Amino acid sequence: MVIDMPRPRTHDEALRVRLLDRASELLAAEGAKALSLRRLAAAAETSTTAVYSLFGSKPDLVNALYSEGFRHFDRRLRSVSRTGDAVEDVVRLGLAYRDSALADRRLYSVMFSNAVPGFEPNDEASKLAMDALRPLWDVVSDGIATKALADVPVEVIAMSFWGCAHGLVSLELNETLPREINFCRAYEPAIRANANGWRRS
Amino acid sequence: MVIDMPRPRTHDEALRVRLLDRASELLAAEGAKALSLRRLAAAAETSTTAVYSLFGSKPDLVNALYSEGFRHFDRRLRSVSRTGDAVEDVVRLGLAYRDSALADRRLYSVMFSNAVPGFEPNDEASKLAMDALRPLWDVVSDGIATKALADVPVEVIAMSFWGCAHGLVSLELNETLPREINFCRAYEPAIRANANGWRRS
DNA sequence: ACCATAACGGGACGGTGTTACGGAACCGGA
DNA sequence: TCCGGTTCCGTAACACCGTCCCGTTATGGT
Repeated sequence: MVIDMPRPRTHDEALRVRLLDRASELLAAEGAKALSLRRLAAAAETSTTAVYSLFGSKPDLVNALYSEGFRHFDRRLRSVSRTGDAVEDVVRLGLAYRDSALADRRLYSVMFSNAVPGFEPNDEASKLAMDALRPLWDVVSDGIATKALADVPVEVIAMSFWGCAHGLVSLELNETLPREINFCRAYEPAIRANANGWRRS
Repeated sequence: MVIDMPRPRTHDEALRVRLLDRASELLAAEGAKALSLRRLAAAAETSTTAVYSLFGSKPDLVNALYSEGFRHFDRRLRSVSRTGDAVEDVVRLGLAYRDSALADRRLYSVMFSNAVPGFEPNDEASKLAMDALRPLWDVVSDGIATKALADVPVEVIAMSFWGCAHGLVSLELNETLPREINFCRAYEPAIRANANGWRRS
C-alpha cells in the first residue's frame, strides 16, 4: 500500500523571526517577567498557538533566544585579538565578556541565571554555550604551554577566570543588591589579580 | 467623640513560623517555581490570605526567607576562625561561603540570583545582606594594614574575592549547565590564586 | 481536483498572585 | 456582663499566566 508522503513543513520563517525579535525586545525592555506568550503574540500580531506551532512551547522559544545569545557571545569573544601575553589576553577576554553581558543584560540573566523559571536549554544549545568559552580555554592552554601560567589542568585555571568574570558581572547586573556598590571598578583589577595569581612563579 | 485605641496586633506567631517553615521546605524540596501561595497555604493548613495578613504579599514573605537566609550566612562566616595570615583567612572564608551556599542552594539562588521573579529585598534585608560580608571586608582590611595585601581600596580586593566565590558557586549551582563541568575542583585553587595575585609584591 | 496534513485562531482549563467581603475572635471600657 | 471597634483569616472572585483541544484554513504531492 502507498503511504502518502507527509506534507513538508513550510515554517513561516517571517513569523518565526518576528516572534524572536519581539521576544528579545520584550525581554530587553521589561525583563523575563514581562515575557508572556499573550503579550508576545499581541506584539507579533499573531496568536499564542503560533509559538506552539513554531517552537513547541515557551521554554523552547526561550531556547532559541538562548542560542542566539550565545552566538552573539561567541562572536564577541572570538573577535578579541591575541597579544601573545597570556595575562593580557585573559584580561581582554574578561573585558569582552563583561561588555557582552552588559550589551544585553536581560539575555545574559536568561543564559546564566535561570531568569526564565521553566526553561532548560536542550543539548544543542548547551553545546553552543560551551563552545562560546573556547577562546578562554585556548588562551589559558597556550599560557600553560609557554610556561607563562602555572602547570595545572587547563580547566582549573579557565574556570577560575570564568567564575571571577561571571561572578562580578552577575553581581553587577543583580538589581536586588544595593546600588552604592560599584562592581565595575573592581572588575579589571580582579581579573588581573587572578591572572597574576596563576603566573608560574 | 472618643476614638478607641486600636486593638493591639496579636500576630499569630505560631502560624507565622509555620508558614516560613513550610515555605523553606517547599523551596528546598522543589525550588522557587513550586513555592506558590496556594500550595504553601495548604501545607500550613491555612488560607492564602493569611500570608497577606502576616507578611503583606508573596514578595514580603520571600523577604522574610531572604533575611533568615542571610542570618544563617552571617553566622557561618562569622564563625570562621582567623589565622592571622590574610591569604589563608580569605581562603577559609571562601570555603565557608561555598559551604553555606550548598547547604541551602535554593535559598542561595533566591538571595543572589533572583530566583523569585517579583521579589526585591527591602532596605532592612539589604542591610542584613551587606552585613553578612563584613568578615570578608575585615580580613581584607587587616591584610592591607599588615602589608600582606596590595595597597588598593578595601572594596576592590573584597569585591574581587566576593565575585570569584559567587561566580563559581552560582555556576556550580546552575542546573542548566552541563554536569560534566566540575566547578568544585577549581574553587579553592581559584580563591587561592586570586589571593596570591593580591599579595603585595 | 483531491485530501492528508501543517499552520493557525478562538476559547477553555487549571494554575498563579492578589483583593473585596464577611464572619469570628478578641479586648478595653461601660 | 455585654458592647463596639478592631484584627485576623476563610471564601470567593478577578485578572493573568502557560498550555491544550478543536475547528478552520492553507498547502502541496498525488
